Amino acid sequence: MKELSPRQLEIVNLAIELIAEKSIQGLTIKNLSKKIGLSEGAIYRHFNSKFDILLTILSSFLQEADKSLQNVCESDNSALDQIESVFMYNFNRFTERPAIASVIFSESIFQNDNRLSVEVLKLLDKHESTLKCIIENGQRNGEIRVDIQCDKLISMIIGSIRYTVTKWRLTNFEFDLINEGRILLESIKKLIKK
Amino acid sequence: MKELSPRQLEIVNLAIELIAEKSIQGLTIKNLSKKIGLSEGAIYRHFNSKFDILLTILSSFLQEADKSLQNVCESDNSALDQIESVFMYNFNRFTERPAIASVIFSESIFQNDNRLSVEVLKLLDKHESTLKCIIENGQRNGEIRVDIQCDKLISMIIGSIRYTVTKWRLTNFEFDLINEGRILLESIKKLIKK
DNA sequence: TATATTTGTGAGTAAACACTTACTCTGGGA
DNA sequence: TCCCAGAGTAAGTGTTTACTCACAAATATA
Repeated sequence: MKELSPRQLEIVNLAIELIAEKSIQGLTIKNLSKKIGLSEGAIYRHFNSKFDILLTILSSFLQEADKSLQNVCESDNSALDQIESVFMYNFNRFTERPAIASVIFSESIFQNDNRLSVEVLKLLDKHESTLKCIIENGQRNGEIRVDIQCDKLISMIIGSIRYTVTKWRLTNFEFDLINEGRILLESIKKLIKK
Repeated sequence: MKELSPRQLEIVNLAIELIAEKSIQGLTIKNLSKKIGLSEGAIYRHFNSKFDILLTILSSFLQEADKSLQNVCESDNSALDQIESVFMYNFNRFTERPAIASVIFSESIFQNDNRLSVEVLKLLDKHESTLKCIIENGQRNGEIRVDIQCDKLISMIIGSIRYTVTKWRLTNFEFDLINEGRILLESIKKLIKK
């Protein structure tokens, strides 16, 4: 990914804010230009298209996830602790920047545009492969039960995280996501350990 | 809910088809009128707004879910069998009518409009309350483990169903949803039984 | 048959949208 | 001092959107 100029970074960050405030449909060039305090045309001095802005946002999320999840599975922690890392990474990120959830959970919108939905799928894949590595290690060393297929455990873990976040969003962020996440995590730990 | 006239029913059904084909953004009055073979104006003889069409669709889904899930918890079956009913109800329905998934999973789009997101939340609530009834009974009679909060079990069950369906959609319905659903169900059963 | 109601049409409308164009201003290097 | 590239603006473009309206045909009712 190319380096972003200060102005590009400003545009991307305000776009993310805008999505957090008004959801993905609130991200229009008009709204964005209002937020920046520049004309609409000015935005096109820094990005060729709205599509490019979205792609930049998705790429930055992916890059960030890559960085944060890269070493989780290689660490010396127990499998359950590694899963805790994945959980807390997600719930912390979503709490800090609700826009991330807005963007990632808009795959139905991106479905029309392959280049965007591919980026969302990459993010899901990153999480799946991280969990796969963790769980397979855990099953090998006797930490995690082996009577259930690894990919079904993954579906349950990611699914429950996503569902919790979805409800958090649909209820206008009413409850404390990190708190709920922690209880969910403890439940999952109990369920999957040997 | 008011009775729908034959023409209204036709419009609603074609709208659902349209959503299945082109996702929720493909549902425009123009596309819809083309599909029906009438003018755009004709649609407004039968519905006051596009919003009303969407609301009718969501209400019909909700009504259907109400009917199908109403008696599950009251049956004489075991808790695990009742959960199987909920699973199979969903996977069968999604396989038969992928549009249902398209609509229900578009809550990010409805988030802008409270009256629509409320309907989606009602659908989620219906599933949650059904599962809550089943699981609490199962915990009382010793079928289901009690060391995990009921609502966390629910999050895991609904979450894993939704995630499986989401991947099914993102991969263009490549795998057999009912098959995958059955394996997932068996995994869940193993995890939650005492 | 005459009349009223329902249903449909075709040509609109205004607003929203992403994006473009012609032009201006500004600050730094030749 | 001159020039010019980068960054800005105002006012567009063309398209799509949901929705409207005057009118006509079809159907029901008297």
